[in-house]
Amino acid sequence: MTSNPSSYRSSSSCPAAVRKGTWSREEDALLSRCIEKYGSIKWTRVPQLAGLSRCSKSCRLRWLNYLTPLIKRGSFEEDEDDLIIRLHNLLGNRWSLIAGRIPGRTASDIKNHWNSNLRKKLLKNNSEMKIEDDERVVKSIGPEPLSIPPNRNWSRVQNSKFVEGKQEGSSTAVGESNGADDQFAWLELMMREDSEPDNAKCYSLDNIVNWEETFGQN
DNA sequence: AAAAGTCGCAACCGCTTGAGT
DNA sequence: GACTCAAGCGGTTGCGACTTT
Repeated sequence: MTSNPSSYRSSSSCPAAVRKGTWSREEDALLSRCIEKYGSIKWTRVPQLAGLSRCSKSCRLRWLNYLTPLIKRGSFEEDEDDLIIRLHNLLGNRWSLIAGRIPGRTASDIKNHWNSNLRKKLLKNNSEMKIEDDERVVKSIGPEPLSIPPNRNWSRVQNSKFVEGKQEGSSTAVGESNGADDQFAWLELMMREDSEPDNAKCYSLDNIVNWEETFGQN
């Protein structure tokens, strides 16, 4: 996309002298070269080292949301949509956490995709479902929400069966640490359970025992 | 063909969080 | 504990591309 950089809003959290607006190819190249050369350095130093008239925030955002090699371009697949919807159900607008479970997609990508596609899709589906529900009252049956003890040792989960088969290459939003991995092992479990066929959707004693083994007792 | 409306993406803003002192 | 500053995050905006009228 090309646009006139000067057309963006005038107020800014960055110093007045810095350039704003759409990044040029030259700027992208300078930033990429700088990151390749210096690796993980303070973002505040990046503009100077790269020779860019951009604020550090702008550089960081450009790198994380666009230039990082692992980013997947192109439209979202159906299973990605499905996963986003499920995660959003559980986490709300915590885009960075959701992005952490969807390899190659950034929080910004997902947020934009949600706002422009999925939200409308869901609203449409919900209104269709509401029409059906008006005709017959359905009581949904599902597991009660589990409260997760705050002082659990989440790292134990790493070796448990709950992370078995975790998607290879699953990454967090690129360039960010993923402290949420352990914390959301329970989430993966819940989602796997939820994706079972209906006749398998029962929380058996075995599962409860596994849960206890993994997370311990209160 | 032109105008109006909508969509999708990139970028910015401002608040929050966390680390260092 | 208070303060400062960098990084992270979600919300919002601007604009080109595309579609509809």
